[in-house]
Amino acid sequence: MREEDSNWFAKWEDELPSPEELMPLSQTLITPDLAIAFDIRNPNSPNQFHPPPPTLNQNQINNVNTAANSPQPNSSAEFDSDLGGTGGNGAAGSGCGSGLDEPARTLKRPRLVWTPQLHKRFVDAVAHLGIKNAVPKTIMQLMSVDGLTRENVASHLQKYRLYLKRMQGINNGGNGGGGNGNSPVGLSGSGVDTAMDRLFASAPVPAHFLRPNADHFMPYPPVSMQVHHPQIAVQPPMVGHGPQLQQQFRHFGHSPTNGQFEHPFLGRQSQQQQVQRIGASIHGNDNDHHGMPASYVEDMESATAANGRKVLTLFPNGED
DNA sequence: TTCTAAATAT
DNA sequence: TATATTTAGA
Repeated sequence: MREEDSNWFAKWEDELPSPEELMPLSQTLITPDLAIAFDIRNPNSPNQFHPPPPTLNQNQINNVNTAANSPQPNSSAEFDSDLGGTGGNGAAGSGCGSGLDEPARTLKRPRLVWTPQLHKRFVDAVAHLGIKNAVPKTIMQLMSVDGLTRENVASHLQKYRLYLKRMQGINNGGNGGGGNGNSPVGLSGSGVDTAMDRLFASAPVPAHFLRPNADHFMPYPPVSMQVHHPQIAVQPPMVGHGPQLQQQFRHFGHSPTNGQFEHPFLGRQSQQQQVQRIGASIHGNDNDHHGMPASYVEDMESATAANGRKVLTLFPNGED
């Protein structure tokens, strides 16, 4: 009896995992998957990254990274290649530089840092869904970023809505109540400029987000929507006449009234005006790109359509 | 279950 | 203090 007990104990003890096999109490706050996703390097660990996780859209992340790494006049440049490595690690302290090879299951979810790249993805998702349908779960699914939770998105959405609300106030009342309603979304002159504001400003807020009755307009132009290079020819993807054209205007969120249409970034203008403004952006004749972030301009310049024309892809990183 | 606003934690 | 997470009520 007693001998059996001691045998059992010895056996049990023998089967205990070695210290190397034990999951450390302190773990990295950024999961390997997330680290891969956002190209976060841990200075403490020389580990190289593993191949990207299956669900992660690595191409899009890479695109985003490239855009962020090249110097831009845009304010987003200050976020630069720092893709969240700053704040993320501090919380748990105890920097146990665990050289884990297998995905470390974090005991507590790491504090997510919303980088401009991640936020842009968020905005793209919201824009794609339309404000009406943009709820955390759907947004999360559309973003398809490994490790991103519904709670993360819900929290961010909460802040983003507050931001939009504030921007609406600025655009409607606070800003002298301009009549054309095409002011690019930004904080210039508002006096509000927190880090969060800069983050939100780093991705363009589609103009129709700020319309009180935004659901009158269909969501965002689909990914496939492209505008040809203005210098050569601007052909918004509107074809046809009469009801057909109107339908398309509605579909793309454009207002067909008075021959003007609603550009997601530039607001309501005649096509001619938009041609000029976009053209100026491309050729560096304006600095703020009328609300379009530099990454978009860069995409505009780099993208080339099959027919050789340069194109502006409204969803440079989008899927569809 | 999920969303949202508010409270709480870091 | 700013921002992310958690909680609680709908």
